[in-house]
Amino acid sequence: MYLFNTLKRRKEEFVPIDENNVRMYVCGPTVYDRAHLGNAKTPVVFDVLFRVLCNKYGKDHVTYVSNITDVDDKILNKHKETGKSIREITEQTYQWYVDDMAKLNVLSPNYRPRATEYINEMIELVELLLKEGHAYEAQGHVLFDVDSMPNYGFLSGRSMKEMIAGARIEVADYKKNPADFVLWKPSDADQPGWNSPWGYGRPGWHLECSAMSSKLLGNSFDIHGGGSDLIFPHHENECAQSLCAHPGEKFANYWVHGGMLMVDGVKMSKSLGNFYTIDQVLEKAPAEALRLLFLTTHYHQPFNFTFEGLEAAKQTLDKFYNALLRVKDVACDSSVADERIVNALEDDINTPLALSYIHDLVNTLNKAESDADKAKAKTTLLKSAELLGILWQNPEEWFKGSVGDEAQEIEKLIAQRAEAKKNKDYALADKIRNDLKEQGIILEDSPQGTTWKKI
RNA sequence: GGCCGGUUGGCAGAGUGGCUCAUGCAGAGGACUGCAAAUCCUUGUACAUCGGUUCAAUUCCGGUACCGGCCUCCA
Repeated sequence: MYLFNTLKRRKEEFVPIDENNVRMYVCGPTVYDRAHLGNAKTPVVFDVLFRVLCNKYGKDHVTYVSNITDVDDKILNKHKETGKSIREITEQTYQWYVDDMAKLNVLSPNYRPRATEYINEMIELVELLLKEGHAYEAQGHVLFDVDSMPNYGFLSGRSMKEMIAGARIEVADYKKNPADFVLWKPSDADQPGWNSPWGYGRPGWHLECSAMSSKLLGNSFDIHGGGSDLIFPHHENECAQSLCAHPGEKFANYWVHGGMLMVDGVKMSKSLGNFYTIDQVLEKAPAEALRLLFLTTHYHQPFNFTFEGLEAAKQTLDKFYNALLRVKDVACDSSVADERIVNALEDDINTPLALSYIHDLVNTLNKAESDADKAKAKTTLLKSAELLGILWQNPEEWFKGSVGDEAQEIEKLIAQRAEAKKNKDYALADKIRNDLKEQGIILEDSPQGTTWKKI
């Protein structure tokens, strides 16, 4: 198995520390508002990696942690804007997020820790950094001292000189070095906070991931993931904290970063009017189409979202489910996932290549004649698709799912049309078909009779 | 200004030092069908640009142009 490791800036063979417990940590969202498309892409990508790891090492030998940031100034701002309590905001947003993930068929990680439940661990980490001489107190803050870490910047490939040249860092006068970042900051009495050796306050953003990953995965683990925008400063600073607090440990061996999501070729942002939340998009297309769409581009590349692409993904799924619909009564056999697909996914999660083989498997299934061939092709397809987290739905529900009481009426019209066809009254038969088409119902004749689908 | 990444056929998007070939959509032709739909078969079109390395480069190296990301909160 191979992964592109940001640390080395190249693809390298993945060798876990312990094959019996492969450990992965992926940065999750800050829960202050509905999750947007970018918040959806990263978990889908790492969900595929999680599935591939489970397939290779065994489900019980993989531990996947993805956090929820529920203490952050953005949440505080939301509270000021809306007047809703912090708790109300984070609980509601958390629920939205979990629901969105479920719709996208993202498997639950083994742990979804919330930052506020690990405050003690964070305080301990800060104490450790102070003790080791990597942090200092200033005006109620505790700051990480980047000068105490000679190779600070090694993950993102930045030198201190460059970062100062950037000159966009807000320089508080209590900082020894402009690049020093906050580990702990004071809170006003009406702000969320916890008592600490440095007074009432709250953790800095980078601290939580270091604390939670150590607690749940140990001080050295295998994979740390996230969007590429997190490389600096978030992951750089996590590295700094964790490595300085735990000398001799490796923190994460493989850093895996997904490309940014764009909309119509440019970065998604509210000011450009091309900002979409997950639920907004799911009003226009099934969640599975969005999931498939994410997988059509290699995760490491920037991903360009368009509604045309979403529609195309939906049509691709129609094709796939069409093939499955024909064999809905064929039982699965003992076939396993296609080796080509396993290999493609184990080669740095090459989902576009894997999908090309899915097309090939669908083609094979469509051409299968004997029941044994059908069973084999169907099973191979489904097992392979499971690694990608697609094709989990019942094909009939895929095509008819959103149709409720009308089903009986449709069946009645189909019977009428069959009668008309029998009498060679094609004008009436075509009228029935066209009327249904206008309602979004497509009829398909086959030697076995007529079936219908909702577009 | 610094640091990354990209540029493949009408579109989306893999991959490779030489081979018949990604794949999908769209297009063209055909089979099937009362006509369709679905499905199957056949088919055209490509590797930004300029140099270098090489027997051979879309693929490796260097320059140029263009595009995008990060350097501030961000998945």
